[in-house]
Amino acid sequence: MARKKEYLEADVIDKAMNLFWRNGYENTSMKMLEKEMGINKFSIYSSFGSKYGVFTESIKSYKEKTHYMFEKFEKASNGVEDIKQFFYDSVDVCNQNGNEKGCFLTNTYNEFSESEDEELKDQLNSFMVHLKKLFIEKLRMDGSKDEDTILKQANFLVLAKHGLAAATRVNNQKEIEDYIEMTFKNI
Amino acid sequence: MARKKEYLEADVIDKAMNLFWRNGYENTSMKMLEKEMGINKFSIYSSFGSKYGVFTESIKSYKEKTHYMFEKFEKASNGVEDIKQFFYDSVDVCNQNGNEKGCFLTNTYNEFSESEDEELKDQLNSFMVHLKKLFIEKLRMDGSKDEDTILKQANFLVLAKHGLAAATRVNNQKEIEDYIEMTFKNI
DNA sequence: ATTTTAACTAAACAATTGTTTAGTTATTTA
DNA sequence: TAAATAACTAAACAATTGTTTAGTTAAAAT
Repeated sequence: MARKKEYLEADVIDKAMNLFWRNGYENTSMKMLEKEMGINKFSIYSSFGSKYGVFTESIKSYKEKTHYMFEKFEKASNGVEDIKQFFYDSVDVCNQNGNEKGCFLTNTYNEFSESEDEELKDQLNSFMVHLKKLFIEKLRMDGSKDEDTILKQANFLVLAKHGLAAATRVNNQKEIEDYIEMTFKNI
Repeated sequence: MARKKEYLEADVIDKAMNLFWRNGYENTSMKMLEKEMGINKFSIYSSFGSKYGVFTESIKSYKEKTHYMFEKFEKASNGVEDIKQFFYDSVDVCNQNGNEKGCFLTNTYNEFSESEDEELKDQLNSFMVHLKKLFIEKLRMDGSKDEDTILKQANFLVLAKHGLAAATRVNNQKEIEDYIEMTFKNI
């Protein structure tokens, strides 16, 4: 047919994701994307349509990247201990390569919470609702908790997870560990 | 001498602050500032020099706005109970007028954590260090805690406060309350 | 080998960004 | 009342944003 593409879309999206993850959407320019992705504007547009297209693909890629973590979490059956492990796993993903980028989804939530991009916001909200459901499910495994306590603790953990995601942009591994241990001390 | 200014700088900065608080720096344009502040670009520039000048003045104004809260906190002498009250006061400031804007400083930290604005980042970091010192001071009041525990708990509380600030962009008053109560359950 | 087709480079695009300037209006003071 | 001065309006500014287009290069297929 014709000339062959010189890059894999999955590869360049992975690079774009890291850029968006670190700097957010607005603070990432096409010029930065060109440099980081290693391809020309034309190629970016022909592959992803727009800057926003690159962004949504990056989010998709992030979700795939963290999918194994959720699968492991959903399959586990040790109750609260699983939630704690999920917290640790999340931190590992966030802090890989020694970076302090926080959670990409949480960062995006913070940046877009006042935007009018309802679709994106819905997506992020349903992610949190899903998380809460999983927490409730695991909390129920203990058997000894009443529903009211379970709901309260689930709310607490969702916020704690959100906070932790924000905090991984700031603090070091040791403090993060202390934080997680303290969080689960009376759950 | 000459014509009189038709606005008070403190007034228009207050309006600008609310805009930056809600949308962040990059997502706030001069056009939005003109509209919200109710004055012309020329006036903005003659009063504050630049968009960034408006921003730094907004931060200053935010600090003044929340100063009374810190004063109250520093003067208090009921230990952990004071910290808890400080958490509640912080939430009140963030959620005034039914808004969900989070903490202006935390938002700013998140937006600028990858920027090269070292002065601003230093400012925000020293704010956190100060907070931690205050927490340690209050934790010591209990008398029964050893220094190692105090440090761990202070670290925990700083992150919890940071997380709470991020979370007030998302959740409702009731969930926030649950979160605070749970946070202090075993401190 | 020639044609076809698609990915490449690079330049131009319109729109928006933050910023400055020129010209007008109003208030103060002498 | 007239001169001086500073705040106003509005237009132009250069630079950067995301996006598109024109022209070149290279790999398939006939």
